[in-house]
Amino acid sequence: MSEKIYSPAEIELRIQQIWAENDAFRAHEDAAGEKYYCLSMLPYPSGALHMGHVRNYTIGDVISRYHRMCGRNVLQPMGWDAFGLPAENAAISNDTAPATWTYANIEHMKAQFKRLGFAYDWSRELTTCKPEYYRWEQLMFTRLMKQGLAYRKDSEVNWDPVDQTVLANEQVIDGRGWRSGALVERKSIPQWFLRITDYAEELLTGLDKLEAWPDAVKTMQRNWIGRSEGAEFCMTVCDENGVPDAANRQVTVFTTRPDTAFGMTYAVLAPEHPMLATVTTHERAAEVSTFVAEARLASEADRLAEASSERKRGVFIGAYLLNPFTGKPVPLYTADYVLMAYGKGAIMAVPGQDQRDWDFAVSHNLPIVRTVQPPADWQGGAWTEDGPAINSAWLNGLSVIAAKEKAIAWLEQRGMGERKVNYRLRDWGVSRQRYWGCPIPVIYCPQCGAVPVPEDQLPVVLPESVSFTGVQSPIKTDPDWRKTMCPQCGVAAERETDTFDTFMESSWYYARYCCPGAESQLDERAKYWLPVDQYIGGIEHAILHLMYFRFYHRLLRNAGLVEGDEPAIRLLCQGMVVADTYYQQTQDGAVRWINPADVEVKRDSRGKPLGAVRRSDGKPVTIGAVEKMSKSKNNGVDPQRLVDHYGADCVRLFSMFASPPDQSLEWSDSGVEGASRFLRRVWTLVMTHLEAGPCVPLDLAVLSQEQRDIRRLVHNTVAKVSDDISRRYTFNTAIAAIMELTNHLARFEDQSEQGRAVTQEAWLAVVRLMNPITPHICEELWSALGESKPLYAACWPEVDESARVRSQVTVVVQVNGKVRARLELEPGMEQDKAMAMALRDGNVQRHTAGKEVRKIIHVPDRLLNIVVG
RNA sequence: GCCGAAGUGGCGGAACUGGUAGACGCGCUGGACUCAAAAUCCAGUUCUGGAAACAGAGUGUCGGUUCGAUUCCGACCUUCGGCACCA
Repeated sequence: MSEKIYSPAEIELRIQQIWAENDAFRAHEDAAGEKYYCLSMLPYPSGALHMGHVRNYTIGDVISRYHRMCGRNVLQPMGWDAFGLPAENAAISNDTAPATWTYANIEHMKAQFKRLGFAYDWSRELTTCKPEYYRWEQLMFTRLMKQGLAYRKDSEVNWDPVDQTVLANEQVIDGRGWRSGALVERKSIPQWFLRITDYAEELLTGLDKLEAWPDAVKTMQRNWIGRSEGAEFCMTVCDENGVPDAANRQVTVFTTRPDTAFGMTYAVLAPEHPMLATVTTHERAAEVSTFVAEARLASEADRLAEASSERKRGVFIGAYLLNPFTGKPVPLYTADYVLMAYGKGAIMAVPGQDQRDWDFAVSHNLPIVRTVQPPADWQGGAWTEDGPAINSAWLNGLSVIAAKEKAIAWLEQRGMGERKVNYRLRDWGVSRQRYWGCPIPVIYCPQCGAVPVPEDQLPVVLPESVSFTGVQSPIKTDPDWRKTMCPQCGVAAERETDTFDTFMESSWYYARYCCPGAESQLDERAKYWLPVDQYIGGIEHAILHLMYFRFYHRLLRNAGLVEGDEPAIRLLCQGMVVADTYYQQTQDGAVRWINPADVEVKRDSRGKPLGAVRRSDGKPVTIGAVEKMSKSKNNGVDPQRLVDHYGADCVRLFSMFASPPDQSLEWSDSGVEGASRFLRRVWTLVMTHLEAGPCVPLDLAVLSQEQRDIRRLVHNTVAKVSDDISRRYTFNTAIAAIMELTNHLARFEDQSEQGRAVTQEAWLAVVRLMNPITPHICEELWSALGESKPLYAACWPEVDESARVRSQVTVVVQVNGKVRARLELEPGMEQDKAMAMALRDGNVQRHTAGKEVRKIIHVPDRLLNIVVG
């Protein structure tokens, strides 16, 4: 059994086979035990695992294995978020069907997962592109239609006029289609939406109960929902003299600052505002339509980024609005800093109290009237804080809050407006004009309109054997697929050919894992496993996915399928995996990125990098920035090669050791070497310990001081590692503590009977502490140490508190806050006694000599600060 | 632009509740073993001065609170994530 050489590949494959043969990680519903559902965000099957996957799934596996050892009934499933744009791109370049490519990737990546030794219950594997999965989300959607929670409205998309297709934001590069190069247009088409805004308030207040979610995520979600209280009111369209137009048209605006309405010096309509074209005067029409056409070219994010604080773009449209508060007309503009999607798509502009309005007013020479008195020394532009109202007639002198109330009451009394809570959150657009997605289960009847596909006709199956050219969706070009009958009146009708946003699949998969094979969307098993105890995924999902996930859980709750308001109790967001970049510049100035695996870095005698050369041709390369691993920068590291070379345990160990999980992880070849060295060292040390034969049982009564010191370290380490894994998620410090203990064990050469018994206890602890991180080598060492029960079924080590008691503590002595001595004192020493001990120290004497002691700060067992003057 | 993070030795990082800055690992330097190399082991390694004891400086920048600040407060700089059709 006890091989002398550590050979990870042989051990890992053998141990993995034992796990498989014993079905070691199969989860069963068991009402008696404490359940623990540990879920990592499911991967998109892009082709091969990358380091980001390895990191994400190792974190999940460590947490799962830890809780399993603590006796909990653990569910850790895995599946595939299999619909999506990359399959269509691959289909174009490889001339395969998206399905073929996707399934091949799944097969390959599943093998890679198995090689990494993750403790998944593969019997629950799900693949979102299969009808047996997506049929249930189609069913849910048809029910939402009937409840009015799914509805259809016109909405803008990126339109490629050459390819005659809709583009994702990602496919628009500098305003042009990625394949055709044509200037992309914004086009309005009818699309399906889910009323997530009905849940805005609940999604907002629910965040307060998510105590174990990162504050950053909760803050981002709060801001995304963007609740604001204010007023909505109407203003009449008029001419420059305040004479209302013939049709008595009204523009409705939302404002959070009705108290500042007396300072309104202009108003703005969003470029997409439906009234814009008709309100614009004949003389201004040409300029306005040019501006609108330009503004609508850019995506929202680009528009907001371009609308810099210095100069805001917009044009006067020739019309005016009557300010109800002053009875005077203000000029009406259209500007790209006003979005149709927020509020009413129209604003009253008050430059005195809003910085964006201030900037616009300055660049368009519009008047500025302050209606809140800034402090006397205020030098800046808009004053957005509190202060007494000025220039505001009957509001003068009131604070912002009081003036707001009075202004709203004034509007309501006159029936001109009302108090209004507005949310930035918008309804979820779920239509995609793409092929590789779940078909939207709707039939369009010339007589009945949009009709949900009846439940007995679901699923609407997406054909998988198609030839995909990339320009049009095969189900849009195939007239036969589309042709059907109206389920209500029986006349010829057509199917919806759009598919769902892939966030639809990833919004409920967590619940489906609980009940594989259920002949409904979910069954009772979901109520046993949910909520998810621990959810793990990338921080890039902080808003969109996690908001839809929380929303969909409420839809499932309202359908009676799950209990509780929130889908996941704890959330951990891991950072990105980054690596050095290296490049060579060719004579024509082109940059050629060199993979880190092909680069050798030269260092000086202090270890500072001097330069780098490319291994394959010996030519110098330039060291670039540290960036997210990507194909474009050629700085990706293939985990498969590392697993082949160092073994799964080593790759897992490095990815957990290099940085805390929520920060970015910097790739380092030598760091992997270090992880490998540590595993070999543990292996050799345990094998050396075993060579001396079996140990006698521990006898705590007869231990020497040194033996007690080792035991104290062992039990301190058990306590620290438990806390680091379960509460702090700082796997890096857990590993550091285990390394520290290992270093002490390597120096502890006590070959006496009790010395060896202490060593045996220590190694049994180390092997269990490391097991969640490096399970293969630990399983092997565990049985080598003489344990007959497999480690995957073993218990987490217990802390012997009596072993942790200290006989001495280090107390730092400071003089005026600077460390001057360190004393070894008995625990619990009082201030006077500690002070007397401190004054015996030569260095402390030197720094206090001839000076008056003004103050003494004593933190028992830690610190004594003597303040002298 | 808006929202959210991060910034500590040559490098990744540690310091958990305001109390020893630099744990652990990498790299580097020196040594042992070796014919030699690799591997392994031992010692050193924030900077400046010093043989040492020790002293001074030091956690992106500037300022503040405190006996004491990597930690709290204010302003700024840089980098990263998200911004609704990448997932």
